Amino acid sequence: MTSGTLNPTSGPSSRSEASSSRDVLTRLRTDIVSSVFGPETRLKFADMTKRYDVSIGTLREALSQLSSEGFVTVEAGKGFKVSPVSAVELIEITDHFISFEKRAVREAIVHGGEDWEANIVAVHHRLSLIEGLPWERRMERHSEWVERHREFHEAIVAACPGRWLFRLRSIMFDQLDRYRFVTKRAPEGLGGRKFEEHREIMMATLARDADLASALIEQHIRDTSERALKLL
Amino acid sequence: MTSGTLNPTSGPSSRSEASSSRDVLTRLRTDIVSSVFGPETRLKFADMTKRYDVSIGTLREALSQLSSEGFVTVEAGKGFKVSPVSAVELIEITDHFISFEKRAVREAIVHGGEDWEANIVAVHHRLSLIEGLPWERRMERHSEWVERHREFHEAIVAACPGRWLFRLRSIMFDQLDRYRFVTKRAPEGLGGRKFEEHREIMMATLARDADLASALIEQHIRDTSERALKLL
DNA sequence: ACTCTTTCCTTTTTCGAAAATACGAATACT
DNA sequence: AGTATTCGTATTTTCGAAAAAGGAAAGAGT
Repeated sequence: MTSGTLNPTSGPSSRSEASSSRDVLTRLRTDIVSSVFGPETRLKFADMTKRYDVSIGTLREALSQLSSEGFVTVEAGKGFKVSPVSAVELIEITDHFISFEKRAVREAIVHGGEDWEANIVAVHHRLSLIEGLPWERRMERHSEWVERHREFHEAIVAACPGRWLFRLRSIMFDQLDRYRFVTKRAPEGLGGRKFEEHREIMMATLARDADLASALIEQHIRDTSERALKLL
Repeated sequence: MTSGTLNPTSGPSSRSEASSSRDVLTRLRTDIVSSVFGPETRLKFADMTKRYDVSIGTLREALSQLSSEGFVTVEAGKGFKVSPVSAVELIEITDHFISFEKRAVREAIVHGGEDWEANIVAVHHRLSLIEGLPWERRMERHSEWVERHREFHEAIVAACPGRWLFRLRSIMFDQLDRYRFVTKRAPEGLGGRKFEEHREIMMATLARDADLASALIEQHIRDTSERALKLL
Protein backbone atom coordinates (compact mmCIF):
# COMPACT_ATOMS: atom_id res chain seq x y z
CA MET A 1 0.00 0.00 0.00
CA THR A 2 1.51 3.30 -1.06
CA SER A 3 -0.94 5.87 0.23
CA GLY A 4 -0.91 5.70 4.00
CA THR A 5 -3.72 8.14 4.54
CA LEU A 6 -6.21 5.68 5.93
CA ASN A 7 -5.15 3.15 8.50
CA PRO A 8 -5.24 4.42 12.12
CA THR A 9 -7.80 1.98 13.39
CA SER A 10 -9.30 0.54 10.26
CA GLY A 11 -7.15 -1.99 8.45
CA PRO A 12 -6.95 -5.63 9.34
CA SER A 13 -6.19 -7.06 12.74
CA SER A 14 -5.74 -3.71 14.52
CA ARG A 15 -2.28 -4.81 15.57
CA SER A 16 0.80 -4.03 13.57
CA GLU A 17 1.39 -7.01 11.34
CA ALA A 18 -0.52 -6.80 8.10
CA SER A 19 -0.75 -9.52 5.45
CA SER A 20 -4.02 -11.20 4.70
CA SER A 21 -2.63 -14.35 6.20
CA ARG A 22 -2.46 -12.79 9.65
CA ASP A 23 -5.83 -11.22 9.09
CA VAL A 24 -7.70 -14.38 8.22
CA LEU A 25 -6.14 -16.02 11.26
CA THR A 26 -7.62 -13.35 13.50
CA ARG A 27 -11.00 -13.41 11.84
CA LEU A 28 -11.20 -17.16 12.00
CA ARG A 29 -10.26 -17.21 15.65
CA THR A 30 -12.85 -14.56 16.38
CA ASP A 31 -15.49 -16.59 14.61
CA ILE A 32 -14.64 -19.67 16.60
CA VAL A 33 -14.59 -17.76 19.87
CA SER A 34 -17.91 -16.17 18.93
CA SER A 35 -19.34 -19.56 18.22
CA VAL A 36 -20.11 -18.70 14.61
CA PHE A 37 -18.70 -22.16 14.10
CA GLY A 38 -19.79 -24.26 17.03
CA PRO A 39 -17.73 -26.98 18.64
CA GLU A 40 -17.13 -30.09 16.55
CA THR A 41 -18.08 -28.25 13.35
CA ARG A 42 -16.11 -29.43 10.38
CA LEU A 43 -14.30 -26.58 8.67
CA LYS A 44 -14.44 -27.33 4.97
CA PHE A 45 -12.11 -25.49 2.67
CA ALA A 46 -14.74 -24.97 0.02
CA ASP A 47 -16.98 -22.99 2.37
CA MET A 48 -14.16 -21.19 4.11
CA THR A 49 -12.51 -19.84 0.99
CA LYS A 50 -15.77 -18.20 0.00
CA ARG A 51 -16.41 -16.80 3.46
CA TYR A 52 -13.00 -15.24 3.95
CA ASP A 53 -12.09 -14.72 0.32
CA VAL A 54 -8.62 -16.18 0.50
CA SER A 55 -7.03 -19.12 -1.20
CA ILE A 56 -6.95 -22.66 0.07
CA GLY A 57 -3.28 -22.45 0.93
CA THR A 58 -3.61 -19.30 2.97
CA LEU A 59 -6.56 -20.74 4.81
CA ARG A 60 -4.76 -23.94 5.50
CA GLU A 61 -1.95 -22.01 7.10
CA ALA A 62 -4.33 -20.19 9.40
CA LEU A 63 -6.16 -23.38 10.37
CA SER A 64 -2.89 -25.10 10.99
CA GLN A 65 -1.77 -22.40 13.35
CA LEU A 66 -5.10 -22.38 15.12
CA SER A 67 -4.56 -26.04 15.84
CA SER A 68 -1.36 -25.15 17.67
CA GLU A 69 -3.35 -22.74 19.76
CA GLY A 70 -5.91 -25.41 20.56
CA PHE A 71 -8.94 -23.92 18.84
CA VAL A 72 -9.19 -26.52 16.13
CA THR A 73 -8.14 -30.12 15.92
CA VAL A 74 -6.69 -31.71 12.84
CA GLU A 75 -6.74 -35.31 11.82
CA ALA A 76 -4.48 -36.18 8.92
CA GLY A 77 -6.59 -36.72 5.84
CA LYS A 78 -9.83 -35.84 7.56
CA GLY A 79 -9.37 -32.13 7.73
CA PHE A 80 -10.01 -29.61 10.44
CA LYS A 81 -12.78 -29.23 12.95
CA VAL A 82 -13.51 -26.89 15.82
CA SER A 83 -12.24 -28.24 19.14
CA PRO A 84 -14.91 -29.48 21.53
CA VAL A 85 -15.79 -27.65 24.71
CA SER A 86 -16.51 -29.19 28.07
CA ALA A 87 -17.07 -28.24 31.68
CA VAL A 88 -13.95 -30.01 32.87
CA GLU A 89 -11.85 -28.20 30.33
CA LEU A 90 -13.27 -24.85 31.40
CA ILE A 91 -12.40 -25.62 34.99
CA GLU A 92 -8.88 -26.59 34.07
CA ILE A 93 -8.30 -23.58 31.87
CA THR A 94 -9.65 -21.30 34.56
CA ASP A 95 -7.29 -22.70 37.16
CA HIS A 96 -4.28 -22.40 34.92
CA PHE A 97 -5.15 -18.90 33.87
CA ILE A 98 -5.68 -17.68 37.41
CA SER A 99 -2.41 -19.22 38.46
CA PHE A 100 -0.53 -17.50 35.64
CA GLU A 101 -2.30 -14.21 35.97
CA LYS A 102 -1.73 -13.89 39.69
CA ARG A 103 1.97 -14.44 39.28
CA ALA A 104 2.10 -12.12 36.28
CA VAL A 105 0.37 -9.25 38.02
CA ARG A 106 2.76 -9.53 40.97
CA GLU A 107 5.71 -9.35 38.62
CA ALA A 108 4.18 -6.50 36.68
CA ILE A 109 3.58 -4.48 39.85
CA VAL A 110 7.21 -4.92 40.78
CA HIS A 111 8.65 -4.04 37.39
CA GLY A 112 6.09 -1.71 35.85
CA GLY A 113 7.11 1.85 35.05
CA GLU A 114 5.27 5.02 34.14
CA ASP A 115 4.47 3.95 30.60
CA TRP A 116 2.92 0.79 31.93
CA GLU A 117 0.69 2.75 34.30
CA ALA A 118 -0.31 5.23 31.65
CA ASN A 119 -1.23 2.47 29.25
CA ILE A 120 -3.42 0.78 31.83
CA VAL A 121 -5.35 3.97 32.42
CA ALA A 122 -5.75 4.57 28.70
CA VAL A 123 -6.88 1.07 27.88
CA HIS A 124 -9.22 0.95 30.85
CA HIS A 125 -10.82 4.12 29.65
CA ARG A 126 -11.42 2.63 26.23
CA LEU A 127 -13.00 -0.38 27.90
CA SER A 128 -15.19 1.71 30.19
CA LEU A 129 -16.55 3.62 27.21
CA ILE A 130 -18.28 0.46 26.13
CA GLU A 131 -19.06 -0.95 29.55
CA GLY A 132 -20.77 2.27 30.59
CA LEU A 133 -23.22 1.97 27.73
CA PRO A 134 -26.81 0.83 28.26
CA TRP A 135 -27.27 -2.90 27.77
CA GLU A 136 -28.51 -2.96 24.22
CA ARG A 137 -25.98 -0.57 22.82
CA ARG A 138 -23.26 -2.49 24.54
CA MET A 139 -24.37 -5.70 22.91
CA GLU A 140 -24.15 -4.09 19.51
CA ARG A 141 -20.47 -3.50 20.09
CA HIS A 142 -19.79 -6.81 21.75
CA SER A 143 -16.92 -7.77 19.50
CA GLU A 144 -15.23 -4.48 20.29
CA TRP A 145 -15.78 -5.17 23.97
CA VAL A 146 -14.08 -8.53 23.65
CA GLU A 147 -11.06 -6.89 22.09
CA ARG A 148 -10.83 -4.09 24.63
CA HIS A 149 -11.40 -6.47 27.48
CA ARG A 150 -8.47 -8.48 26.28
CA GLU A 151 -6.36 -5.36 25.93
CA PHE A 152 -7.23 -4.29 29.45
CA HIS A 153 -6.22 -7.50 31.11
CA GLU A 154 -3.15 -7.65 28.94
CA ALA A 155 -2.15 -4.13 29.92
CA ILE A 156 -2.33 -5.03 33.60
CA VAL A 157 0.29 -7.73 33.25
CA ALA A 158 2.23 -6.22 30.35
CA ALA A 159 5.16 -5.23 32.53
CA CYS A 160 5.71 -8.80 33.64
CA PRO A 161 9.28 -9.59 32.60
CA GLY A 162 8.71 -13.32 32.15
CA ARG A 163 7.91 -13.59 28.47
CA TRP A 164 6.81 -17.19 28.70
CA LEU A 165 4.62 -16.47 31.69
CA PHE A 166 3.03 -13.73 29.63
CA ARG A 167 2.67 -15.99 26.67
CA LEU A 168 1.17 -18.86 28.60
CA ARG A 169 -1.36 -16.59 30.28
CA SER A 170 -2.31 -15.22 26.89
CA ILE A 171 -2.93 -18.68 25.51
CA MET A 172 -5.19 -19.46 28.44
CA PHE A 173 -6.94 -16.11 28.17
CA ASP A 174 -7.80 -16.76 24.55
CA GLN A 175 -9.18 -20.14 25.46
CA LEU A 176 -11.28 -18.60 28.21
CA ASP A 177 -12.69 -16.13 25.72
CA ARG A 178 -14.34 -19.02 24.04
CA TYR A 179 -16.24 -19.94 27.17
CA ARG A 180 -16.74 -16.35 28.21
CA PHE A 181 -18.81 -15.95 25.10
CA VAL A 182 -21.65 -18.01 26.46
CA THR A 183 -22.17 -15.44 29.21
CA LYS A 184 -22.92 -12.88 26.53
CA ARG A 185 -26.57 -13.83 26.72
CA ALA A 186 -26.63 -13.73 30.49
CA PRO A 187 -29.07 -11.32 32.16
CA GLU A 188 -27.68 -7.83 32.36
CA GLY A 189 -28.02 -7.50 36.10
CA LEU A 190 -25.16 -9.89 36.73
CA GLY A 191 -22.81 -8.77 34.02
CA GLY A 192 -23.01 -5.16 35.13
CA ARG A 193 -20.85 -5.88 38.12
CA LYS A 194 -17.87 -6.39 35.81
CA PHE A 195 -17.69 -2.69 35.21
CA GLU A 196 -16.79 -2.00 38.82
CA GLU A 197 -14.55 -5.01 39.10
CA HIS A 198 -12.36 -3.81 36.28
CA ARG A 199 -12.05 -0.45 37.93
CA GLU A 200 -11.13 -2.03 41.24
CA ILE A 201 -8.49 -4.18 39.57
CA MET A 202 -7.01 -1.15 37.92
CA MET A 203 -6.96 0.85 41.14
CA ALA A 204 -5.35 -1.92 43.14
CA THR A 205 -2.73 -2.42 40.47
CA LEU A 206 -1.84 1.24 40.17
CA ALA A 207 -1.68 1.42 43.96
CA ARG A 208 0.88 -1.38 43.69
CA ASP A 209 -1.13 -3.52 46.07
CA ALA A 210 -0.17 -6.91 44.75
CA ASP A 211 -2.17 -8.93 47.24
CA LEU A 212 -5.36 -7.04 46.58
CA ALA A 213 -4.96 -6.97 42.81
CA SER A 214 -4.20 -10.64 42.82
CA ALA A 215 -7.26 -11.47 44.90
CA LEU A 216 -9.56 -9.26 42.84
CA ILE A 217 -8.41 -10.83 39.61
CA GLU A 218 -8.93 -14.32 40.94
CA GLN A 219 -12.42 -13.49 42.08
CA HIS A 220 -13.18 -11.72 38.83
CA ILE A 221 -12.14 -14.64 36.66
CA ARG A 222 -13.55 -17.36 38.84
CA ASP A 223 -16.88 -15.61 38.97
CA THR A 224 -17.10 -15.34 35.20
CA SER A 225 -16.12 -18.93 34.71
CA GLU A 226 -18.66 -20.16 37.20
CA ARG A 227 -21.39 -18.25 35.46
CA ALA A 228 -20.28 -19.78 32.16
CA LEU A 229 -20.26 -23.20 33.79
CA LYS A 230 -23.95 -22.91 34.64
CA LEU A 231 -24.87 -21.82 31.14
CA LEU A 232 -22.90 -24.60 29.52
CA MET B 1 -4.84 -48.98 18.43
CA THR B 2 -6.18 -50.55 15.26
CA SER B 3 -3.49 -52.65 13.64
CA GLY B 4 -0.74 -53.03 16.15
CA THR B 5 1.46 -55.34 14.12
CA LEU B 6 3.83 -52.87 12.62
CA ASN B 7 4.30 -49.44 14.06
CA PRO B 8 6.63 -49.47 17.01
CA THR B 9 9.53 -47.81 15.31
CA SER B 10 8.57 -47.42 11.68
CA GLY B 11 7.03 -44.59 9.71
CA PRO B 12 7.77 -40.90 9.88
CA SER B 13 7.50 -38.94 13.09
CA SER B 14 7.01 -42.09 15.16
CA ARG B 15 3.62 -40.78 16.22
CA SER B 16 0.47 -41.69 14.38
CA GLU B 17 -0.31 -38.86 11.98
CA ALA B 18 1.34 -39.25 8.61
CA SER B 19 1.29 -36.69 5.76
CA SER B 20 4.47 -35.05 4.58
CA SER B 21 3.27 -31.83 6.12
CA ARG B 22 3.45 -33.29 9.60
CA ASP B 23 6.73 -34.89 8.74
CA VAL B 24 8.50 -31.77 7.59
CA LEU B 25 7.26 -30.04 10.72
CA THR B 26 8.97 -32.65 12.86
CA ARG B 27 12.15 -32.63 10.85
CA LEU B 28 12.38 -28.88 10.91
CA ARG B 29 11.82 -28.77 14.63
CA THR B 30 14.47 -31.40 15.13
CA ASP B 31 16.92 -29.40 13.06
CA ILE B 32 16.27 -26.28 15.08
CA VAL B 33 16.55 -28.15 18.36
CA SER B 34 19.75 -29.75 17.15
CA SER B 35 21.10 -26.35 16.23
CA VAL B 36 21.51 -27.26 12.57
CA PHE B 37 20.05 -23.82 12.16
CA GLY B 38 21.43 -21.68 14.93
CA PRO B 39 19.51 -18.94 16.71
CA GLU B 40 18.72 -15.86 14.63
CA THR B 41 19.35 -17.74 11.40
CA ARG B 42 17.08 -16.61 8.60
CA LEU B 43 15.13 -19.49 7.14
CA LYS B 44 14.89 -18.81 3.42
CA PHE B 45 12.37 -20.70 1.40
CA ALA B 46 14.72 -21.26 -1.49
CA ASP B 47 17.18 -23.20 0.65
CA MET B 48 14.55 -24.98 2.70
CA THR B 49 12.62 -26.39 -0.22
CA LYS B 50 15.76 -28.05 -1.50
CA ARG B 51 16.73 -29.38 1.91
CA TYR B 52 13.39 -30.94 2.76
CA ASP B 53 12.13 -31.53 -0.75
CA VAL B 54 8.69 -30.06 -0.22
CA SER B 55 6.91 -27.15 -1.81
CA ILE B 56 6.97 -23.58 -0.61
CA GLY B 57 3.40 -23.79 0.61
CA THR B 58 3.94 -26.89 2.68
CA LEU B 59 7.07 -25.41 4.17
CA ARG B 60 5.34 -22.19 4.98
CA GLU B 61 2.68 -24.09 6.89
CA ALA B 62 5.30 -25.87 8.97
CA LEU B 63 7.21 -22.68 9.67
CA SER B 64 4.02 -20.94 10.59
CA GLN B 65 3.14 -23.60 13.11
CA LEU B 66 6.63 -23.58 14.54
CA SER B 67 6.17 -19.91 15.25
CA SER B 68 3.15 -20.76 17.41
CA GLU B 69 5.33 -23.13 19.33
CA GLY B 70 7.97 -20.47 19.82
CA PHE B 71 10.80 -22.00 17.82
CA VAL B 72 10.79 -19.43 15.06
CA THR B 73 9.72 -15.82 14.90
CA VAL B 74 7.97 -14.28 11.96
CA GLU B 75 7.90 -10.69 10.87
CA ALA B 76 5.33 -9.91 8.20
CA GLY B 77 7.07 -9.44 4.90
CA LYS B 78 10.48 -10.23 6.26
CA GLY B 79 10.14 -13.96 6.57
CA PHE B 80 11.04 -16.43 9.27
CA LYS B 81 14.05 -16.77 11.50
CA VAL B 82 15.05 -19.06 14.33
CA SER B 83 14.13 -17.68 17.74
CA PRO B 84 17.02 -16.41 19.85
CA VAL B 85 18.18 -18.20 22.96
CA SER B 86 19.23 -16.65 26.23
CA ALA B 87 20.15 -17.59 29.75
CA VAL B 88 17.18 -15.82 31.27
CA GLU B 89 14.83 -17.66 28.95
CA LEU B 90 16.36 -20.99 29.88
CA ILE B 91 15.85 -20.22 33.55
CA GLU B 92 12.25 -19.25 32.99
CA ILE B 93 11.46 -22.27 30.85
CA THR B 94 13.08 -24.55 33.40
CA ASP B 95 10.99 -23.16 36.23
CA HIS B 96 7.75 -23.46 34.30
CA PHE B 97 8.52 -26.96 33.16
CA ILE B 98 9.40 -28.17 36.63
CA SER B 99 6.25 -26.64 38.01
CA PHE B 100 4.10 -28.36 35.39
CA GLU B 101 5.91 -31.65 35.52
CA LYS B 102 5.70 -31.98 39.28
CA ARG B 103 1.99 -31.43 39.26
CA ALA B 104 1.56 -33.73 36.29
CA VAL B 105 3.46 -36.62 37.83
CA ARG B 106 1.37 -36.33 41.00
CA GLU B 107 -1.80 -36.53 38.97
CA ALA B 108 -0.46 -39.36 36.88
CA ILE B 109 0.44 -41.39 39.94
CA VAL B 110 -3.07 -40.98 41.25
CA HIS B 111 -4.84 -41.85 38.02
CA GLY B 112 -2.46 -44.15 36.21
CA GLY B 113 -3.52 -47.72 35.53
CA GLU B 114 -1.80 -50.88 34.43
CA ASP B 115 -1.34 -49.81 30.84
CA TRP B 116 0.33 -46.65 32.00
CA GLU B 117 2.77 -48.61 34.14
CA ALA B 118 3.53 -51.07 31.40
CA ASN B 119 4.20 -48.31 28.92
CA ILE B 120 6.63 -46.62 31.29
CA VAL B 121 8.60 -49.82 31.67
CA ALA B 122 8.64 -50.40 27.92
CA VAL B 123 9.70 -46.89 27.01
CA HIS B 124 12.30 -46.79 29.72
CA HIS B 125 13.78 -49.96 28.37
CA ARG B 126 14.04 -48.45 24.93
CA LEU B 127 15.78 -45.44 26.43
CA SER B 128 18.18 -47.53 28.48
CA LEU B 129 19.24 -49.45 25.40
CA ILE B 130 20.85 -46.27 24.15
CA GLU B 131 21.96 -44.87 27.48
CA GLY B 132 23.77 -48.09 28.32
CA LEU B 133 25.92 -47.81 25.22
CA PRO B 134 29.54 -46.66 25.41
CA TRP B 135 29.96 -42.93 24.88
CA GLU B 136 30.83 -42.86 21.22
CA ARG B 137 28.17 -45.26 20.08
CA ARG B 138 25.65 -43.34 22.07
CA MET B 139 26.59 -40.11 20.36
CA GLU B 140 26.03 -41.71 16.98
CA ARG B 141 22.44 -42.30 17.94
CA HIS B 142 21.92 -39.00 19.66
CA SER B 143 18.82 -38.04 17.71
CA GLU B 144 17.22 -41.33 18.65
CA TRP B 145 18.15 -40.66 22.25
CA VAL B 146 16.41 -37.28 22.11
CA GLU B 147 13.26 -38.93 20.85
CA ARG B 148 13.27 -41.74 23.39
CA HIS B 149 14.13 -39.36 26.17
CA ARG B 150 11.08 -37.34 25.26
CA GLU B 151 8.95 -40.47 25.13
CA PHE B 152 10.17 -41.56 28.54
CA HIS B 153 9.32 -38.34 30.31
CA GLU B 154 6.06 -38.19 28.45
CA ALA B 155 5.16 -41.71 29.50
CA ILE B 156 5.71 -40.83 33.15
CA VAL B 157 3.05 -38.13 33.08
CA ALA B 158 0.85 -39.64 30.38
CA ALA B 159 -1.87 -40.63 32.84
CA CYS B 160 -2.31 -37.06 34.01
CA PRO B 161 -5.96 -36.25 33.36
CA GLY B 162 -5.46 -32.53 32.86
CA ARG B 163 -5.03 -32.25 29.12
CA TRP B 164 -3.88 -28.66 29.25
CA LEU B 165 -1.41 -29.39 31.98
CA PHE B 166 -0.06 -32.13 29.78
CA ARG B 167 0.03 -29.87 26.80
CA LEU B 168 1.72 -27.01 28.59
CA ARG B 169 4.39 -29.27 30.00
CA SER B 170 5.00 -30.64 26.52
CA ILE B 171 5.48 -27.17 25.08
CA MET B 172 8.01 -26.40 27.79
CA PHE B 173 9.73 -29.74 27.34
CA ASP B 174 10.24 -29.09 23.65
CA GLN B 175 11.69 -25.72 24.41
CA LEU B 176 14.05 -27.25 26.94
CA ASP B 177 15.21 -29.73 24.33
CA ARG B 178 16.72 -26.84 22.50
CA TYR B 179 18.89 -25.91 25.43
CA ARG B 180 19.50 -29.49 26.42
CA PHE B 181 21.27 -29.91 23.12
CA VAL B 182 24.22 -27.82 24.20
CA THR B 183 25.02 -30.38 26.87
CA LYS B 184 25.54 -32.94 24.15
CA ARG B 185 29.18 -31.97 23.96
CA ALA B 186 29.63 -32.08 27.71
CA PRO B 187 32.21 -34.53 29.07
CA GLU B 188 30.85 -38.01 29.43
CA GLY B 189 31.53 -38.35 33.14
CA LEU B 190 28.73 -35.97 34.04
CA GLY B 191 26.13 -37.09 31.57
CA GLY B 192 26.46 -40.70 32.64
CA ARG B 193 24.59 -39.99 35.82
CA LYS B 194 21.40 -39.47 33.82
CA PHE B 195 21.16 -43.16 33.22
CA GLU B 196 20.63 -43.84 36.91
CA GLU B 197 18.40 -40.83 37.41
CA HIS B 198 15.96 -42.05 34.82
CA ARG B 199 15.83 -45.40 36.49
CA GLU B 200 15.22 -43.84 39.88
CA ILE B 201 12.44 -41.68 38.49
CA MET B 202 10.79 -44.71 36.97
CA MET B 203 11.08 -46.72 40.19
CA ALA B 204 9.66 -43.96 42.34
CA THR B 205 6.80 -43.45 39.94
CA LEU B 206 5.90 -47.11 39.72
CA ALA B 207 6.10 -47.30 43.51
CA ARG B 208 3.52 -44.50 43.50
CA ASP B 209 5.75 -42.37 45.67
CA ALA B 210 4.66 -38.96 44.45
CA ASP B 211 6.91 -36.96 46.75
CA LEU B 212 10.01 -38.85 45.77
CA ALA B 213 9.24 -38.90 42.06
CA SER B 214 8.48 -35.22 42.15
CA ALA B 215 11.73 -34.40 43.92
CA LEU B 216 13.82 -36.59 41.64
CA ILE B 217 12.37 -35.02 38.56
CA GLU B 218 13.00 -31.53 39.83
CA GLN B 219 16.59 -32.39 40.62
CA HIS B 220 17.03 -34.14 37.29
CA ILE B 221 15.77 -31.21 35.25
CA ARG B 222 17.39 -28.49 37.28
CA ASP B 223 20.72 -30.24 37.08
CA THR B 224 20.56 -30.50 33.31
CA SER B 225 19.54 -26.90 32.92
CA GLU B 226 22.31 -25.67 35.15
CA ARG B 227 24.84 -27.57 33.15
CA ALA B 228 23.43 -26.05 29.98
CA LEU B 229 23.56 -22.64 31.59
CA LYS B 230 27.30 -22.90 32.06
CA LEU B 231 27.90 -24.01 28.50
CA LEU B 232 25.76 -21.26 27.06
C1' DA C 1 29.66 15.73 0.06
C1' DC C 2 25.18 14.43 1.32
C1' DT C 3 20.34 13.06 0.76
C1' DC C 4 16.53 11.73 -1.65
C1' DT C 5 14.52 9.24 -5.47
C1' DT C 6 14.32 5.74 -8.79
C1' DT C 7 15.20 1.19 -10.43
C1' DC C 8 16.41 -3.49 -10.28
C1' DC C 9 16.81 -7.73 -7.94
C1' DT C 10 15.84 -10.90 -4.15
C1' DT C 11 12.57 -12.95 -1.08
C1' DT C 12 8.13 -13.54 0.60
C1' DT C 13 3.23 -14.14 0.03
C1' DT C 14 -0.77 -15.60 -2.33
C1' DC C 15 -3.25 -18.23 -5.48
C1' DG C 16 -5.87 -22.02 -7.84
C1' DA C 17 -5.18 -26.17 -10.34
C1' DA C 18 -3.57 -31.14 -10.10
C1' DA C 19 -2.69 -35.29 -7.37
C1' DA C 20 -3.78 -38.07 -3.43
C1' DT C 21 -6.79 -39.70 -0.12
C1' DA C 22 -10.96 -40.83 2.43
C1' DC C 23 -15.91 -41.68 2.44
C1' DG C 24 -20.27 -43.83 0.82
C1' DA C 25 -23.23 -46.36 -2.25
C1' DA C 26 -24.14 -49.87 -5.20
C1' DT C 27 -22.99 -54.42 -6.86
C1' DA C 28 -21.21 -59.05 -6.65
C1' DC C 29 -20.08 -62.95 -3.97
C1' DT C 30 -20.31 -66.50 -0.19
C1' DA D 1 -29.23 -62.43 4.23
C1' DG D 2 -24.82 -60.76 5.30
C1' DT D 3 -20.26 -59.50 4.00
C1' DA D 4 -16.64 -58.11 0.91
C1' DT D 5 -15.19 -55.45 -3.22
C1' DT D 6 -15.33 -51.97 -6.53
C1' DC D 7 -16.32 -47.69 -8.23
C1' DG D 8 -17.66 -42.73 -8.05
C1' DT D 9 -17.84 -38.54 -5.50
C1' DA D 10 -16.40 -35.24 -2.22
C1' DT D 11 -12.35 -33.21 0.36
C1' DT D 12 -8.06 -32.70 1.52
C1' DT D 13 -3.20 -32.18 0.52
C1' DT D 14 0.51 -30.77 -2.27
C1' DC D 15 2.64 -28.20 -5.67
C1' DG D 16 5.01 -24.45 -8.37
C1' DA D 17 4.07 -20.32 -10.84
C1' DA D 18 2.37 -15.46 -10.58
C1' DA D 19 1.86 -11.30 -7.78
C1' DA D 20 3.37 -8.33 -3.99
C1' DA D 21 6.64 -6.52 -1.05
C1' DG D 22 11.19 -5.55 0.72
C1' DG D 23 16.01 -4.16 0.31
C1' DA D 24 20.19 -2.50 -1.97
C1' DA D 25 22.64 0.01 -5.32
C1' DA D 26 23.05 3.51 -8.77
C1' DG D 27 21.81 8.11 -10.26
C1' DA D 28 19.96 12.86 -9.92
C1' DG D 29 19.44 16.93 -7.39
C1' DT D 30 20.54 20.18 -3.67
